[in-house]
This record gives sequence, C-alpha cells and structure tokens, in this order.
Amino acid sequence: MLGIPKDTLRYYDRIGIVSPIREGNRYRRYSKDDLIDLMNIQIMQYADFSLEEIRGVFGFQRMENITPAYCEEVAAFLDAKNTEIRTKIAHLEKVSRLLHIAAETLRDLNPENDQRLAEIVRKIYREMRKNESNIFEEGCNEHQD
Amino acid sequence: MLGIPKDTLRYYDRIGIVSPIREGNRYRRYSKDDLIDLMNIQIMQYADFSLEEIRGVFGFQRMENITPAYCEEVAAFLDAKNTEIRTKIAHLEKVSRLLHIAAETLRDLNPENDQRLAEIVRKIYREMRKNESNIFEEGCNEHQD
DNA sequence: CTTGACATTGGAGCCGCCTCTAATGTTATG
DNA sequence: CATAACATTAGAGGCGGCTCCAATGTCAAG
Repeated sequence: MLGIPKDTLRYYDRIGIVSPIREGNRYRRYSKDDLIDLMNIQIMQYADFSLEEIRGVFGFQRMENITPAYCEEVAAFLDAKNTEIRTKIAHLEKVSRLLHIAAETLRDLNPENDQRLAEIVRKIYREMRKNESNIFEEGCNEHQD
Repeated sequence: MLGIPKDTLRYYDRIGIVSPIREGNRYRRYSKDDLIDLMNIQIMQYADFSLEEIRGVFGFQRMENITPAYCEEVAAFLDAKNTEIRTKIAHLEKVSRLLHIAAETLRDLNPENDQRLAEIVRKIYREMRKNESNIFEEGCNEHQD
C-alpha cells in the first residue's frame, strides 16, 4: 500500500520502529495506526531524519502525553533539525558556486577566472580546517592548480 | 600535513587514488604532486564528489592531454554535478519549510496552521511517489497527525 | 491431499569510506 | 645490541538502511 518493500517492513519490526501485532499464525498484521506511523516515517525520512531520530520521536509519542511541554520539546527538536538543514544548504550553496566558477574557468581560461577560482578554493580550504592547526603551510605553497 | 589519517592514506593507495612511490624499504613517500592530488581530493570531497568520481577525473588528468576538448568534458562533468547539487538544495529548502511549519504548528495549535501543515505534507507525499501508482488512497484518509 | 504462493526466521551481504587489529619489518636512539 | 617507535600487510569491523538467501511454516485453490 505505501510502496514499502516487505524486507523493509520486517527490518523496521526488528529494530522496533513499527511492530505490528501478530495473528495466531505469527503473521504480521498492520493496523491503521501502524500505517499512519509508516507514513510519518516516510515523511520524516524525506525530511532527512534517521531511523534513530524517528524512533526517538515515536517512542515518546506513543504514550498519550501530548502536553504543551511535550509539544515544545518536539518543536525544539524540529528547530534543531532545521538549523542543521540550513547549514547543509549553506554548504551546498558554496559548493555550487565553486563548481560554477570551476567550470567557467575551464571553459574560458584567463587570469581573472583563475584568480577567482584560486580565491574560492583557498577560502574553502581555510574554512574546511579552521579547527585544525595550520602545520601544512610549510611545503604546499606551490599549489597552483 | 593535510590532516589525513594514515589509515586513510593507505586506503587511498589500495584503491589506487593516490599511490606514492616507495623507498627501498617499501615505505610510502609522498611527492609534492601527491600532496597536490590529496588537496584536490579534499576539495572535491568537500564538493560532494565520491572517491569513484574523483578517481575518474584524476585518471584522465594524469595524462598530460590538457586539450580544450578535455577541458570541456570536465566542465560538463562539473555542470552535471552542479545540477545535482541544485536539486539537493531545492529538496532541502522544501524540508526546511516543512520543519518550520511543523514547529510553528506544534507551538501554536490552530486550524490555519494545521491546514498549512497538512497541505505541505500532502504535497510532499504526492511528489515523493509521483512515479508509483496511488493504490494507497483507500484506507489512509484518517491521516490526521 | 498436493501444490503453489504466500509467510516466517536468522543470518549474510552490500554500499562508501574509513578505522582498527594483529603479525611482522625497519629505523633511530641510548 | 636492545628497545621503542615507527612502517608494512591482509583482513575484519562499523556505520545506516536496506536487500537477499535458505530453510521452514501456513494457507487457499483445485
């Protein structure tokens, strides 16, 4: 119904994310609530949550304690995730600019493009390792790609 | 020097991505060119390239055939990657909006927010499965999260 | 009652990218 | 020349999320 392969359903059961009841013959029987859970899982996966995170949310939600405090807690969780997503977007934006300039430079070789590419590469390199010591400054200044 | 763990360097050697020459005692000796390769690898990894893709690029580049045609080929490769990145960004933008609205809805429960959230979830659900049949319309219309 | 199509299980394998271990070899230092 | 601190290797393990397999159990149709 949801397009989830059977092996995946069994996997979810195994790791305790969606555990349908069993009939007398040990066959899994998915209730409406299970289906809703599975749909929520699909949405949360789309939204970049790991199964671990999803399990965390569901673990709490299954108790019927839908208090304002709980809502706030979940909202804070979502906000944190959103911050993470925004960081990823910022990273990808930088990468996109880098690729654009790199392609441009390859297509139209001139000092100005070279300059811009070298600049952006240096910037990225610096920020890639802003938490490390800069030991590497010694033997690498012939980096003239 | 570059902050790359030794195990990683050995791994790169094994998979043939950066293979330094060996001294008489079989110890790896990294030349300046190797260092430059490694820096380029770091940049390309930052830019979301897999080692497989990186190997592809390097395999060609090591021959000295830096013809315009080759430049164009690499540029096209970068463009393709950029398109991919832009797709990812678009996806994450959608997710970010979803998370924002979800958090808002949790914090301020009212029909209007509910409405917007349901709307966006439905939209995502539809586009998540635009290539599948919609068999699932039958038993799931009580999805009132 | 047989057959075929389902279900069940534990366990292995896959992907990319490391990361670690154990057994062994080489080098610098005291 | 002993010892410590490096290097080497093959091979295994780990992550997350499946995916597949073989051996077995259950059920509906003919």
